[in-house]
Amino acid sequence: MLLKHQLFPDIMVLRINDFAAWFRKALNRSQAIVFSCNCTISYNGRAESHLSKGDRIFLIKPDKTLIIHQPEGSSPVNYMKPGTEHKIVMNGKQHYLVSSNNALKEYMEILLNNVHFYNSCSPSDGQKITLQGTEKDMSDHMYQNPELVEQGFKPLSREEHTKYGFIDLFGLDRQGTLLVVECKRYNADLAAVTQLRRYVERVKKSKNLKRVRGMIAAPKISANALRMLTDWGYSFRRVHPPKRLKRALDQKKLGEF
Amino acid sequence: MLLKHQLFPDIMVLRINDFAAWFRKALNRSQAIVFSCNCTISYNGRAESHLSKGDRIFLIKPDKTLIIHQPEGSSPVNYMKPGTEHKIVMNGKQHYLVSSNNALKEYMEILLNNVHFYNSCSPSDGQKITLQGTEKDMSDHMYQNPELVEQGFKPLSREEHTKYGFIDLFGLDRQGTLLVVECKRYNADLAAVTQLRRYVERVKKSKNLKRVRGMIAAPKISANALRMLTDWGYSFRRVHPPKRLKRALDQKKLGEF
DNA sequence: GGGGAGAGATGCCGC
DNA sequence: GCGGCATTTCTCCCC
Repeated sequence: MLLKHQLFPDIMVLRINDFAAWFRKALNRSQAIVFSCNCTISYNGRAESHLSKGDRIFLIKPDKTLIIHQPEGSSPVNYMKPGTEHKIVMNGKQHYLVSSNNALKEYMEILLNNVHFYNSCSPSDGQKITLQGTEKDMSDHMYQNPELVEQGFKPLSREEHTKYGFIDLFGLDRQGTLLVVECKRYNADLAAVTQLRRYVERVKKSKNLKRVRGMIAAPKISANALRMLTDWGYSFRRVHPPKRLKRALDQKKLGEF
Repeated sequence: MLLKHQLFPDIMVLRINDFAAWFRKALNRSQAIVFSCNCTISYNGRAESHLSKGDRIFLIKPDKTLIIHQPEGSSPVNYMKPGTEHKIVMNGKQHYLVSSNNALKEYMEILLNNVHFYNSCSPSDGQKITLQGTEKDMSDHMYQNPELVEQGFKPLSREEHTKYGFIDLFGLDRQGTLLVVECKRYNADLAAVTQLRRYVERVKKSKNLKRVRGMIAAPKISANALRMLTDWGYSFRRVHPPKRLKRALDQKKLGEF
């Protein structure tokens, strides 16, 4: 049932009782639920938050995940994890959406002022996304193309879970010195350097070696990180994460010769 | 216009031409757009991804952010950042949603098989969320209650951006030795310990001091992190991030006595 | 379930 | 813009 809003007559407002009845039915059927409303949101759980009156978009998934978006930005302003229980309750004259995840001790209370639209469906989707250009792709690529590390590099392992820890790539340099490589698909920062140091120290201790080399492989590195890296005697190598399309294009170019 | 799906007659399918016309209009008006569809998604940008045929929920915001959700999980399976350009185009008999962000060199192509529902609105929301129980709240709380760090602790600064780096809290212990405190609102891990070490080393160097103490304040710490922490002569203090509601309750309890 | 680390991380703040 | 860092990070993988 569509009504004109009292103060803003160009805004259509849905009867909240109709919405509540529809919501309960869709929830019972474990449908995906989408609606837009004007609301006030309070959250208490790992942290505590409050968000004053405004219009937001709500998504409740078949697995009972709740995601709430403001009109701007990539990240949800509030959310509840899968397995949350959702209820619409009346308190006096006001409707609330109350979401509780007792297992995680997370609670949310949404005062519903009015609803702009709602819809639902029963989505069917058994697919998983495939991704290329990750850090793992980088280490695989360097394992198969050791000259990307340096001339004469002999890779020993690209397993992340060696007995020395989660090391992206390690092997022997031309002189037979162990070289630990930490890959970053983005700008390498101070944290990347301390992470590398932890790995190098771990390998030195495990193998009782005096000298183990460390290297960061990334598209770029911040000035501070590079300073810390060289201060500790480690090195940097510029490498980009590989993408399938780019590789396909490269191969095509090779084929042209 | 509602049609019955040929293979699954209980599924309502919308005429995709109607959807395309509606979509262009809503986009022109910078509305928030929500729809559900069966689709195939390809992405190329910072990385590269592919997702085979399945049902997903789409949200396009007034700022042209695109967010795509599968029926399960908290995180979107694909997304495009604010300022992306969206177009519905026909290629032969097939409709595609093409999203391009030239500034970021990010591109997405969605083959639209059929649409289950769509809706839009013009949300108005000038509110910002307020959050309590963050890491900053923790350091503020300890600054105001130094005994939470240890007996006799004298806080000097809780500014995160000192010239020695972004240090949560530092001050003098009972003996007048400098103490750097790194707060974590969650389980402290190995990265937290190396981060603390960086700060301690930085302060030692800057102030030319032989001894500076380090402490991690967190609800808990992993076994490995605690070992590394104590190996380096630092200490751990169990502290929980403060929440307003909890504080209010605590004050109420105090009032009872 | 915890630990450890990546992510197309995002968002915030300071320089 | 970059840098440094928190996040109700989330997710994955391994033990």
